[in-house]
Amino acid sequence: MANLPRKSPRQSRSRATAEAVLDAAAHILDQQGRSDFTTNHVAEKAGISIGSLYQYFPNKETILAELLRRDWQRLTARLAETAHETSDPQARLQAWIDVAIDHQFARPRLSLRLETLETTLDLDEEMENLAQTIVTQISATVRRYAPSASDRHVRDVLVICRSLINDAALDSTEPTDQKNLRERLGLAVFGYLDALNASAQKTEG
Amino acid sequence: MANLPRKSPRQSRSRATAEAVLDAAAHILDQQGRSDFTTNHVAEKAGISIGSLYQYFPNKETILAELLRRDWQRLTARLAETAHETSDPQARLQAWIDVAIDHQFARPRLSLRLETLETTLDLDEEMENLAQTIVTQISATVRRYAPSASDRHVRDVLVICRSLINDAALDSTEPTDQKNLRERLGLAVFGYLDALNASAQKTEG
Amino acid sequence: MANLPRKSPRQSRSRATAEAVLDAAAHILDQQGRSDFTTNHVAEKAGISIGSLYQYFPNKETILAELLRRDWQRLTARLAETAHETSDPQARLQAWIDVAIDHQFARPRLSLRLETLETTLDLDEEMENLAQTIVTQISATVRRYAPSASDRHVRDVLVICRSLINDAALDSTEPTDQKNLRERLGLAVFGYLDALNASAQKTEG
Amino acid sequence: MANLPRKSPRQSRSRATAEAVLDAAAHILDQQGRSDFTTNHVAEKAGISIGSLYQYFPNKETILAELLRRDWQRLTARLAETAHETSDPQARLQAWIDVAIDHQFARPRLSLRLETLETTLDLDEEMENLAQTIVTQISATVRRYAPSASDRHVRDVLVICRSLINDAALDSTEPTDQKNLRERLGLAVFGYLDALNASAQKTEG
DNA sequence: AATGAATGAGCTTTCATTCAT
DNA sequence: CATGAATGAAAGCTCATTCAT
Repeated sequence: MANLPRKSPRQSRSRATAEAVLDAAAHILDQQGRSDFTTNHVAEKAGISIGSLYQYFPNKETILAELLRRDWQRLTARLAETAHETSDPQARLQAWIDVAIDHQFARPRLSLRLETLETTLDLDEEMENLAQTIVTQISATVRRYAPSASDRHVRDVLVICRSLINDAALDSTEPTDQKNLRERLGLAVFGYLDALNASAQKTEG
Repeated sequence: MANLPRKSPRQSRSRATAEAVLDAAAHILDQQGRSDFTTNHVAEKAGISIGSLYQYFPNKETILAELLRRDWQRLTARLAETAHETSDPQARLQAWIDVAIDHQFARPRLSLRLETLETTLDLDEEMENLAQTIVTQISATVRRYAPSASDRHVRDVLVICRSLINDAALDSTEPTDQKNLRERLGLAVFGYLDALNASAQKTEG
Repeated sequence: MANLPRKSPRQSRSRATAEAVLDAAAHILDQQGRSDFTTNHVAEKAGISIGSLYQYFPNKETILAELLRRDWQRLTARLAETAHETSDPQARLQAWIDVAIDHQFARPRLSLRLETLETTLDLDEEMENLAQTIVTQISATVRRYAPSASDRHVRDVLVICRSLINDAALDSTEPTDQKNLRERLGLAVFGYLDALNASAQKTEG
Repeated sequence: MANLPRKSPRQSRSRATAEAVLDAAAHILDQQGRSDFTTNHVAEKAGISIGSLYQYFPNKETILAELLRRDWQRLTARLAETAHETSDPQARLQAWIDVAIDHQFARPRLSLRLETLETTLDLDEEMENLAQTIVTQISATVRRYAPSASDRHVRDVLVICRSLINDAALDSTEPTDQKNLRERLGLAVFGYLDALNASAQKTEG
């Protein structure tokens, strides 16, 4: 069963409360970590009663799932937009890298912690589709750069990006780090794909 | 304060008990996951009483920390040994990759789960040194292959390896995956370093 | 303090709302049971807001009490009517039995569940009178059949009827059960009273 | 799944604790009723911590189930014993009535409240057997008195006994009530069975 | 009046840790 | 030293009731 919020809050007061819960949840997860993420704690931080929290989210997992859903939505939306900027595969991949970095640095640890939860949470169809859409698009672009790339290779590229960005987010404080990170991600991604191209050529020849 | 076991178990019976606890802990963490990792559960699996467990480990965290320390010790020891096999930087890096893969596949989920804890746990000096020693050695070898590599670049290589291996450990079951993984790690590591070399040459020239 | 509805709903709209609440309450209690009987649930089923529900009923207990009162009113009214049909004590008692069976089978579990609450609920004077009136009438009729019957004996007869009817309501589904039940109630009631008559005669003689 | 206690407490301290829980539970259920029957309340009354309660009973229902099991065991054991006293069906039935009355008056409301729970609780095989055994035995004796009695008739007799005893237990305080009750139960049971015999004879003849 | 968002006491249950035996 | 019964803070969650709109 999918983790969906309890009621779609259409009225402004309701929406504000649900939003407050998610904000508080995101804040706690980013600043304090998973073990401090208790429903009472979240409600308190959101400035509402525990009962109100449960008006909008049937259980704790749903809050995390919604957080994850929104994080994904925000990222995939930006990735999709960015795709329009250029059709050159290398430029587009680089642009995507920039978006990913920027996304992560907005809430350094949040994304990291949400990622850990991905396996645990019971995500609904909507999210699967969300992921699938963007992954398909990325796959296509990667393959224009490295035609022999398999699904696994594409996944490797994504995994590498995620890990380097996460690692950077863990301790980086200065904004210059971002620029530095951008270059290193370029090395990692294009280094991997160039190597893949080279090895493919060797096999053919 | 660092997480050290309560008493250095010099007597053999004591040591055996502590070992049993760690074995049980490792087993539970690998097979059942973090949420089943309760002190009572560990004690039961270890075949001792909960009271005895607390004779050797002042608290739950210490068990995890010790597990992590052991995992590191085992890995670094093997890495150090492997270094003797060849002095050629590329061959040595490749050999290290093999060791890392082999290490992870022995207890696929354990390492993964311990890693998640690294940030939470309060590691002691000994561990820092352990890490430092091997990292220094790796750094040196990496720099023989890619002289312009900074500490950050070395770290990137390590992060990339870890993430790809972890990701593989998550769903791989067949042994053929290991061979496949080995190749892809090669692409990633040498791709990255080759790209680094290329960019360094451009800067110089 | 007795459990009275908050305001006597003279205006038709008000009365309709209160009726809706009671209908919903009866339905839930009969179909879903005590644990699903929550004020929010009742209000929802009644098609009104929880706030409105509390306009008519100061608390949950009052709803149950009113339900019980209505159930009694309906039953006693029918019993009183039935009394006119015949003056022969045996025929009248049998007719009453039929009414009681019919009453119960209309909402098999409702009466059963309300009964359990009788002890808990704080019933008002009105209800006591209601009960008293019909009980007096029943007593008189019983005593015409069995002159030596004490109040306790009359009560026994009532208790026996209730229990057999309730027990039947628990699992019976087929309408043939009703006819069967009618006969068995006859055995129980007249068997008891005949035995009482016999024992009285023995005492006298 | 059956409601079984968590560990069979063999050591004296453990057994005492488990026993204290059951005593407290019985007391609360008898004196205060179902809604005051909370695990915290029970633990407090038992003079132990809530944690200890859960060492012996995995959940609240189990406590109730165990209470019910013991109540049944006590009753069925006494009924079985009593059966040896005489083989005359009428005398034996009368003796059983005495036992049932005596059993109920020991804890007037407890049995009543446990009965209400019978349907809700998920009883195990052992209890079903227990019930079956005694019902079989009662059936046989009843049929020796009234050969034409069907299972339903036997059940009616049991239901009648239960209801009259329960009703008496609700408000009776004086011990003379018991003697009185005994007589009335005799009227009810033998009145019912005599009526049954009479009606059977009429059918035959 | 009607609404329904908000409340919070209180429920069941878990688990790291202590301490009498 | 070993044992395991006992502890109790704290978690997730429900629901009767209130009150601002």
